[in-house]
Amino acid sequence: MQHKGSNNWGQESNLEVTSSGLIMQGQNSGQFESSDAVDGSTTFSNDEEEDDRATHGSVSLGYDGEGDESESKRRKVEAYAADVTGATRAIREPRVVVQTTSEVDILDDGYRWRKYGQKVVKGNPNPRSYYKCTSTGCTVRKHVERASHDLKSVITTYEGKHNHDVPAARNSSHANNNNNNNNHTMAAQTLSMQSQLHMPEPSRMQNNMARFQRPPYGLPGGQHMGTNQSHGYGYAMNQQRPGGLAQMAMANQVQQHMGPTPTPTHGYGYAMNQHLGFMVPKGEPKVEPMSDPGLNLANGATLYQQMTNRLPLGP
DNA sequence: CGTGTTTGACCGGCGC
DNA sequence: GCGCCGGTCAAACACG
Repeated sequence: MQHKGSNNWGQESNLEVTSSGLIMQGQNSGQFESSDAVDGSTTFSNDEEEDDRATHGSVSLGYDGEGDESESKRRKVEAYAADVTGATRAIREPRVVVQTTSEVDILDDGYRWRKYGQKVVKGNPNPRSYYKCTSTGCTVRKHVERASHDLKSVITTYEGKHNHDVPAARNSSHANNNNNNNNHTMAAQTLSMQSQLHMPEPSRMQNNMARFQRPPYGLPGGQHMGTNQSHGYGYAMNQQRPGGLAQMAMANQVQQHMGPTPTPTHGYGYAMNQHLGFMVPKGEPKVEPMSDPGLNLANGATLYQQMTNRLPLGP
């Protein structure tokens, strides 16, 4: 299948923002709003509550069981529901898209993931890999793919929120020990940071790792997440390279494109460099995506910019 | 033996 | 209604 190629992964949303931007796909902020207003408990909570749900006992959990069953179930349910809205797929969990520049596509964010599928999607010759968090009860998923014309670019899409702490670290841990602590810490920090939905000072966050704030999904107050579900949204990434683990740190600048904030281009140019030092000058002003750097992605995704953070990477 | 990956098939949404 | 396409499942397999 030849993907028509030109527009790679942006196909879905045209987000070329990729320059290394962090994109938050919140399935339509509007949607959330609506959901909030309309279903409130169905849509949004569906996602969030899913754990709850599971926890509550509607469904017995058990990783696969829960995940799968739940998933399938959910799928079905959604289907039904969809009947009404027709927005089935659209209504899911918020997505966080991160593009990083790296040679390896495995970003160790501290969590354990199990690959459950791989597929070549249109517009990108490179296969997209699908991962699920292996923690019991956690339904977070992520997709990883490489940009078609920039093999160094790895696009990772996170979906869902972790309801647990970072696992003891055993996954690729081999490489991580050093960061083990870090990971943990990171996670923790992540959590806390999440609460700062507003992200008053991006620059400040620049110190640790990549973490994405929760999108403004209809929660201006944002507090709503700070409470229980907050965990979930932090994604710390460590890139591990053969030979060493690179810690990738990025600070994200949340761009709440919700507002009329046109986000000055500056948002675009940050290329995430692997600690390797690849600073890809990707500032390409090719930005023509939606005439609005604020990026309202087709799907309602919101773009979050990330800045390169140079970490004191090891040797 | 446990855990994670691979891979083809299947499912369901969406556009034409 | 049909076909395309993205996403997921699940069995088999590989690895530590």
